[in-house]
Amino acid sequence: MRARTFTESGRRAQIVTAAIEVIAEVGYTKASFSRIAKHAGLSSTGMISYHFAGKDDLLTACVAEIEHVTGTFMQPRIEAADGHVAQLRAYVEANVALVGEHRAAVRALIDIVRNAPTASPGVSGRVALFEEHFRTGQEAGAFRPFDTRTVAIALTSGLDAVVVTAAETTPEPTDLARLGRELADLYVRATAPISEGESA
Amino acid sequence: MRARTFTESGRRAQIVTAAIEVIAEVGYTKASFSRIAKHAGLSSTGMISYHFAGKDDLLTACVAEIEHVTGTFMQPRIEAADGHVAQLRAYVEANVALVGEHRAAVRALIDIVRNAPTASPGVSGRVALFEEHFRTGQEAGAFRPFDTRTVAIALTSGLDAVVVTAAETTPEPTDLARLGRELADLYVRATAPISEGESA
Amino acid sequence: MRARTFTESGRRAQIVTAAIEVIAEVGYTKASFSRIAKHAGLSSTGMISYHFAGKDDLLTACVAEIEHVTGTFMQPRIEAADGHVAQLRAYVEANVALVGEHRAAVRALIDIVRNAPTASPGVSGRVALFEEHFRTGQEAGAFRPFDTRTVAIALTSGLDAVVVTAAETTPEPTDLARLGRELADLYVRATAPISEGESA
Amino acid sequence: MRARTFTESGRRAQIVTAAIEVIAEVGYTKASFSRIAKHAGLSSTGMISYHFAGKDDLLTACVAEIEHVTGTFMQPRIEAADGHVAQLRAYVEANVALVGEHRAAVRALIDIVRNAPTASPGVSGRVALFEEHFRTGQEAGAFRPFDTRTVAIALTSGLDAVVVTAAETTPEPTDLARLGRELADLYVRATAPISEGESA
DNA sequence: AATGAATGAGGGTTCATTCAT
DNA sequence: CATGAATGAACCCTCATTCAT
Repeated sequence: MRARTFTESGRRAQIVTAAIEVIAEVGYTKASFSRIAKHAGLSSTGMISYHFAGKDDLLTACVAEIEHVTGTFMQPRIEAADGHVAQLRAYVEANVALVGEHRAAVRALIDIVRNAPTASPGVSGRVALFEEHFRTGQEAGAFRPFDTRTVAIALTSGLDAVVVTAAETTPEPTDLARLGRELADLYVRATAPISEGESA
Repeated sequence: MRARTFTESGRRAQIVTAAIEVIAEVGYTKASFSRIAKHAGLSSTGMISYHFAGKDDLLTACVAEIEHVTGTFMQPRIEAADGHVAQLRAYVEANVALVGEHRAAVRALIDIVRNAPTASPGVSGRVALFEEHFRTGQEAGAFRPFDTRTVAIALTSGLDAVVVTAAETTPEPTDLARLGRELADLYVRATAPISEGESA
Repeated sequence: MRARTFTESGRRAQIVTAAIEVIAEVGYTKASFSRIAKHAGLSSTGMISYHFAGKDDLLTACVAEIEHVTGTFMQPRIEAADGHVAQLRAYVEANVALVGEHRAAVRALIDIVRNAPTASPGVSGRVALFEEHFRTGQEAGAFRPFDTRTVAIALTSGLDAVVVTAAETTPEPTDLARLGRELADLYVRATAPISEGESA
Repeated sequence: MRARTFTESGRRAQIVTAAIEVIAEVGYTKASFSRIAKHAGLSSTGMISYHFAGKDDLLTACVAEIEHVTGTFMQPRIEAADGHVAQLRAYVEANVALVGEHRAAVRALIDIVRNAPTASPGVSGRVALFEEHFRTGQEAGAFRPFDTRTVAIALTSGLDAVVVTAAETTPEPTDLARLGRELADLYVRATAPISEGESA
């Protein structure tokens, strides 16, 4: 009786992987059990139902897997950055760079976030994360005053759009790096403190 | 063979209106012919198939109608603004204000853009519009240098997200005005020329 | 725009008839849409879903149809009887005679009553009907004192069992008449007032 | 090759017990292997298929177990009664009293009898038992003349219905005793010999 | 021009059973 | 003995589309 990893048995992992790829390809809505089963080399959809309680369960497992993968990639890069502005920049650049490493995962997650917000609690969590980061950054003088919620929504969503666009092809790492820098610049400037010579 | 307006016959207009409302309510994915027919007070889905070549055709008609309605609202406000920065601001504020006037249209369009990009050529048109505006603005010194395409994607998508969030409730016009100003500020700052004291 | 009967369109009636026959043959549990469609000569189960909101709806329509048919047969016979005892006898005899006229309907209804009490409100209604009949009959001195609910349950259920057994074959009318008389005797004696010479 | 008891191995007994409880709760139709396995604390339905040749086999084992349990309870009480009438009364009262002792078994058996008569040969055996009892009782002058088969069907089925109704709750022993007496009275009167003053 | 019945594919899910381990 | 993954059929239901009227 061995311990189960978060992906549990090999079949589960296999199905989750297939599901993520299918969602990335055709979108969450059209990611039917049939398609996923076919992509996973399974003979019937019953197999999926056998390993997962339902479509929601599979979806949750996909989100967990994606968040694990992306977290592993992004976490150290963000923590390596020092200060609110640098961390904002690190987050954006890491997220864009992610496209080069886990293209399917990134596309799938964004599609899920947009179309099945119910099943991905980590999503609204990301907006909340940005909000909190902006709030403490404002107190520290790293960001100008603004409505943290509105800005959090706009910037996370803009980030998603850029990422999804990039993920439509298989861009070179150097292109992704440039893209990340470009977007980080945009966000840093958008939230920068008001300079001395500027009128409020 | 008389000329057809974009809404064509009365029946078509009725169906398009119903479709927009249904898409706004339940999303593009779940907006089936049945639901649309029921919402339009039609007794059968055959009616819809009779007037539209297929789901794509209906969708295209919806997009056209929405773009007509939103264009009528936004166009004069944008044209009233003078200069690249002011027009950017006007666009953002007008788009947010639109929520108070045509909530269903706004929600429906964004849902279509996200989930059926093929059927809405006008959408990528919007990104192109932003790009072109940024490019000429950069030449005029109104905007700093940046990758126009990336920024266009990020900002239009961020705008959509804010609008869609606002459209989830029925906010007061004053709240929408404040929201529009907040977002316009964000975008203007994000694209502002590099100030004198700033290092490139 | 003609008025709809309780069976509505011809197709609906056809499906209801087929459903009743299938339920009578294989039981409510195994009466799947496939089987019903096949029995009705329909090419797909979608046809049934098109005419009925769901399985419950079809079931309700079946029960309504059966109750209409059986009511038409039994009602006049019961009303023709005079007095509580005679009416009890008339009910039992009419119900048994029903087997000769509407065999499938009788079998189907009893199976539904036993297995899907939810969808047949008229069922518990029958027990209540017996109860009420016994109560007023007791007040009139036609029946001895007893627990009306218990007796109502026992006698209706016993009646069902006899009917269902009879409906397993296609008995002659004379046999049914004898069977009905036999059962009516049983029930009349079971509920008869206490005679003078009898100890309470 | 040792002799097997009717419950055979421990696993079999465990599964049979679980099956009886599940059938009692959700009915024979919905008593799937999954549900039974879950109720028995088994991790897979394969376990059931391993110990039983099929669903019918399991069902047969359940019926055997139930009949053993109920027989143990009822047999001595019936044998303690003297004479045909007293034994009829004893049977009815013991059967009703059974609800207080083996509620699940009683509910399960009746559900099986109604929905899967093929798999429970002991059931038609009960009707035959009543028939035989009535026949010999009639010869002894304990019962009036009547069609033994019809009466046997009606009374056993009525008994089942009362029992099942009682088993829907957990009634007090005194209530069950009263219920049993009530029903026994009904049946004794229904079958009583024709009194002197009565016209045939 | 309009209707609404009919179609057939596909959706997710549950089921009893089998089989290699 | 026991396991649990795998199977394939059947379940009800929704879908966009077609077609005779």
